[in-house]
Amino acid sequence: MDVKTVCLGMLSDGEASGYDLKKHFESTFGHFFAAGYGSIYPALSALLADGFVACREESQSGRPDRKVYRITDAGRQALCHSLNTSKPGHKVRSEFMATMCFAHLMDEKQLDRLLQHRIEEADEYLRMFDEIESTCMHDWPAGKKFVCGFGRALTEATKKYIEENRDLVCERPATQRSASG
Amino acid sequence: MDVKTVCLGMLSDGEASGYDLKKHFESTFGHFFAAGYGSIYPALSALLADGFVACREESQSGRPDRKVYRITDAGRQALCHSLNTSKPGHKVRSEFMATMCFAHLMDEKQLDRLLQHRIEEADEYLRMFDEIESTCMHDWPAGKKFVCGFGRALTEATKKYIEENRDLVCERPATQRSASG
DNA sequence: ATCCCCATGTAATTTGTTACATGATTGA
DNA sequence: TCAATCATGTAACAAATTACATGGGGAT
Repeated sequence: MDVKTVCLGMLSDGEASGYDLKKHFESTFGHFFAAGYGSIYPALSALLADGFVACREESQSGRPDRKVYRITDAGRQALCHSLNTSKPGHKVRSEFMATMCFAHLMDEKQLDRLLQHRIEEADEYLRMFDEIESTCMHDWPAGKKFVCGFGRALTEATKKYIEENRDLVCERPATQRSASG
Repeated sequence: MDVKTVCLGMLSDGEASGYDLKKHFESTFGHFFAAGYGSIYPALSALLADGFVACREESQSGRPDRKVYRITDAGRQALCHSLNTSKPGHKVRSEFMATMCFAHLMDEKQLDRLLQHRIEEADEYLRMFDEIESTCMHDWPAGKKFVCGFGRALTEATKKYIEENRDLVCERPATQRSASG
């Protein structure tokens, strides 16, 4: 499942512009599937060429024109087929964990910074989940609620683990740390 | 932090061949940082060109020759510098979650398959963590232990969440499900 | 003044994946 | 006899990120 398919899925919930989709990627999809304009706009062009979406241009006063995309019947069919036949993966690429493997080569300040940063990022996500739950989640389909809860569970587990285990890598005798660079 | 740096880090724990590194990627690093031969061998060539590793060719009877790489002083310095200055990310790319967002467009069999598959993958990882903990973890540095525990915590949270919430998306009235394709 | 929001897109670059190419040995 | 393990590497391909390019309106 690539950016193209995710865009198609988003459009199955209602029409939107590329700019709108980016917002959606940043907010509700941000914690598990990132995409920038450089992927979204080409994806929409490809979907249009495939006949999976249709496009209408909207003029706005004092604003740039926007291209509003909506899914077609063919698009809906292709989406369903894709969802029902694919074997979706779940990949983590954590430079953080890779770095932590070599904690003994880092100085304590950097180590602290990294752990602190990760906790703060977790807090940001938790605030986001709170907001989603208190505003738009009520009219979401079950699948999206499941995913939101999943994100929260993983984020909470992350925060808890780091808080409970940071002394495993910090607060060691200074001699174990080597000088940097 | 790219494959090149992770390879360099692995070599800071002791010399190894590209084949050995691949094994390492598959086992202990597999749950958070994937790399295939297509990335590893070019990475080693680049590290050699940079002077960050040295290489010795070993002839073996009845086996292909192996190129054993070891880190140099310059390499160790570069690694430390990289570890102490980088801002490592932690990215999740979950086609699984993206797919689950559109659970209402899937048939129940596919939904069951996906959830089951995810639980099985979690179980595999848990077995891996068990093995690591009972065999090699005792002589690991604190950072690696931290990462292993982190992986276990996330995997357990994953399994728990899916088991406790799968009825959110499954076992719904059949009318909510649309036909596929 | 300056920055952010709106809004679209292309091009270059980076990065990683997959397939290809080779070949002896060992165990089932 | 067949598959797996050991062992290295290249080339083609796919995919996403980053930078570039443009420009008015509104808030501080």
